[in-house]
Amino acid sequence: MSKGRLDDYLFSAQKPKVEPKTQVETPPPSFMEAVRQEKRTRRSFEAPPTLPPSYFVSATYNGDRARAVVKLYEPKSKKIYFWHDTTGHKPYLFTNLSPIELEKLDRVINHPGFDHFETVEKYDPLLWRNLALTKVVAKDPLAVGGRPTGCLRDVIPQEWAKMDKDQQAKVWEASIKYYQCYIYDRQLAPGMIYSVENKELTEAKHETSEENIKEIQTLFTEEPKEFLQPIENWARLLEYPVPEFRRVALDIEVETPTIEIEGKLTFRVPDPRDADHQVICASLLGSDGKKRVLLLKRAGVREGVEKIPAEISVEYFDSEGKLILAIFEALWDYPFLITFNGDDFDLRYLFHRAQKLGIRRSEVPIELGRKNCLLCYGVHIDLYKFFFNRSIQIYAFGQKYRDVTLDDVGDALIGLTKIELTKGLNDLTYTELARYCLRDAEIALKLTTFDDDLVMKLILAITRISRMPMEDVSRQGVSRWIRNFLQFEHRRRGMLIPNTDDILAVKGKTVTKAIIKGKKYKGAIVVEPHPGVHFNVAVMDFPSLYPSIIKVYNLGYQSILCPHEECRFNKVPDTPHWVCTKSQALESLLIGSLRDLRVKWYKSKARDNTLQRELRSWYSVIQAALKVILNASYGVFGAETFDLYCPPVAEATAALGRHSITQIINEAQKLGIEVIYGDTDSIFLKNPSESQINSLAKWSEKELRMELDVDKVYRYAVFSSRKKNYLGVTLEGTVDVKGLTGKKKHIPPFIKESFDLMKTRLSRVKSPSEFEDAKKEIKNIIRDSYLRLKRREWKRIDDLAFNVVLGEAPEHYVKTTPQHVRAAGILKEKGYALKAGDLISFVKVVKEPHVKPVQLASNSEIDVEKYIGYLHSTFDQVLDALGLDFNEIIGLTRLERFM
DNA sequence: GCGGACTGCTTACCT
DNA sequence: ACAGGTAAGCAGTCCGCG
Repeated sequence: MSKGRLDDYLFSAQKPKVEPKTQVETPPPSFMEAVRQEKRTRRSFEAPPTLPPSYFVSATYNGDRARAVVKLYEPKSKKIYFWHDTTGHKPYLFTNLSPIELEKLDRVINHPGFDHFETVEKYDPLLWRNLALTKVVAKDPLAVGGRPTGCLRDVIPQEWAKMDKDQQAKVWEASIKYYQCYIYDRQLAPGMIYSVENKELTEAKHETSEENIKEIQTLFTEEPKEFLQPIENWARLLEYPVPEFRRVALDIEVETPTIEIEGKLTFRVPDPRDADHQVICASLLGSDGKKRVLLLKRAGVREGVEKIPAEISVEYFDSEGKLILAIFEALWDYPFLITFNGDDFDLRYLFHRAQKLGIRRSEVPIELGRKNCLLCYGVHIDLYKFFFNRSIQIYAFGQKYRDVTLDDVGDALIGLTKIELTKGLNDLTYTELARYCLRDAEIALKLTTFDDDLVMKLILAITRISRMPMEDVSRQGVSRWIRNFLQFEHRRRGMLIPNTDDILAVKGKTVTKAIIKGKKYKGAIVVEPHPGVHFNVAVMDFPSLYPSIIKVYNLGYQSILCPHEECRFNKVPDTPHWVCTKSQALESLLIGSLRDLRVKWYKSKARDNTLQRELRSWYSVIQAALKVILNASYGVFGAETFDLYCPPVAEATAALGRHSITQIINEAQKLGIEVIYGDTDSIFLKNPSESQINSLAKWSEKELRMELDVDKVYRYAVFSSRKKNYLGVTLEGTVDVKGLTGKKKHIPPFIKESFDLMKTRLSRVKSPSEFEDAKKEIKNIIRDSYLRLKRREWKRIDDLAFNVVLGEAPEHYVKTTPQHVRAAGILKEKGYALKAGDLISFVKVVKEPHVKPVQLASNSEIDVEKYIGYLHSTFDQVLDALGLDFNEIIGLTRLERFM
């Protein structure tokens, strides 16, 4: 492969200025002819015998051909090609029964999906020895598992139990999706570059990236050589270039019955399974700049006066069928489709509507799943699922959006909101409808283009790390990502993937007692804060503490409580557990190497201003992806839903975390440093000297074998006696607020605003002497808010609304009825449909039951005293430390008022 | 029958 | 379908009280 051609696949900033002359071969005409012919019956996008470097974006199983199929995105033509397996790979499971024993089981050998037996040796990591197993090979994946009854994975143990009561029949690896099994067995890397040569799938090398990988390796020369291989493997996955994704955002509008509640119009969302109503509009916005809005001609609908920008092509259809076929045409064309909730609405609706209208199945580009809707040709990314992911929400986007709605996510990330409707969807003019629908598609598209295609790159980075197809990455949680790369590594090393029950049976449960009732084991330590205002506070932390512990202390399901007598001395403090000293656990190796790579390479590269902007942006994406995965990498071992669930591993990790912070606090005190606060992995040091900080960091490195960094320095920090509750002003004057009520999103904007005023005033304080003036002004801020409440002078009633998320459906609250649920109940009576996840806005009123949904409340009903109480408690968290007293502050004003 | 002490539930936050 | 720890407010319960 020549280097010049591969460079076409780099992001644009790395591209040579002059367009290279070499053109990517267009597929031979015979192939194109075949496509055209097949299109009439069933479309096919078979890769030609030679395909230039292309990105592995997805894998699935083709039932007709009974083989795995890989979707390859060729970035020059911006098309997807299908490559079908040529190796005859088949689905299978492992069992401890011998072929002779299995032969006796009629329901196995006569199973229509049964193919043949093979005898194999596999290393069992729980028993620490090889097992002789039988590989039961099947003709199709559903024969192994996936059907509710009659699968080989169920039939084998069932039938054997009838034959022999003493020996138990066991099966392994029978619940792995077939295409994942294929990826593992062929050691493929989704998201990476492959070409097709001589009909074979071939890894493509990228020289510039390979040079980076060499440079990265030099950072780890001190590490043992077993550690270098995972570093190199991760680095390759992360350093390789990223393509431009040609994509289209789709949004459809359906004629809806509207109902009126309290003078407001509410839509009844049409059921996509019934698909009873007409599709009246669709927007298709392409990353290629194509902007289309498709409108259904309907009797009595007027044109409208709104301006539709000239670059948008407005197309009218006299039949709904033609409109839907036009949408489908785009879905047969674009390699990537972006929707917001397309799995549950847009695509599902289109599928069923197409059926109703009698559109031929071969024209419908949608593969209907139970929980998702995939595409026959391209890759469908449902942004709702992606942004719903808690880890993505918190760690990749720093909680910028709280409601997973197109409106809220769009507003928070790209400052674009939905168009508000003043009348029902059915009553809109064509141009009003077009504008509304276009905006939704515009938000969806921009959510994937902002910050240099951040979202697409993030999905690609995780695709590579997790060894999963892009569709799955965007729909599944972080525990699946972690599980899959661990399973992949088991296969690489010929290790049997253990069953969850077996891990639990061999390694047992936890022994420590959690502080919180109902939790499984003891967690982290929070240091009692020293109340008051402290100047010059250095915050030191262990970067990625738990992943470090997993690496340094060799934690994993295999190494914890290993069978070796000689390892029993290697105890985990505060627990009876011990850890293996003989060989390194997979989790320790993989999570440890991923952590080191992030800390030693990507963290600094993401901030390196000497790099080209686009490269730096890719590095910050990797950095964010690693953060998301590493943050969850300890928690998964304590999660019952994780396939490699191992409570003692989670417990040992937390115990070693407590050990680490305790030790470091001890040492800090020995060095004469006052530790004013600490939480889990951080310590707050009061006015430490440079040399004290250095000594502590050195001690940590030497004695704990863990880095300890200065994370930030506060000009001053304000603590009350409450844990997880403080305010810090950095040297640059930005204010960090942690845990204070004034920051919480549910409190009324009225209170939040005065809290923010105080925050701004505090950011200007530079020295203890400047505090006095600030205190005076803060008193004024509080006094002013108090008086405005007393005099009932608020701008809008919404400013007094509490906004609380409904954690469950209203009827699900049986133990107690919290206030927001009470307010929800009132709304429900009025005909609003409410479900889990909805945000309830309510105000506090004088009359029973003391709450009212803000939509229904009027100013005169407000219980002012309640709000003053809230103002009080919100400010108290800071006033304590400043030596101020809320009652005194407002007490003064009471006198003033009567003057 | 009422109020204070208490427990438990719920949400939002921190690491 | 990552974990545990903490704060705050409120709902509901128990218990004492001639």
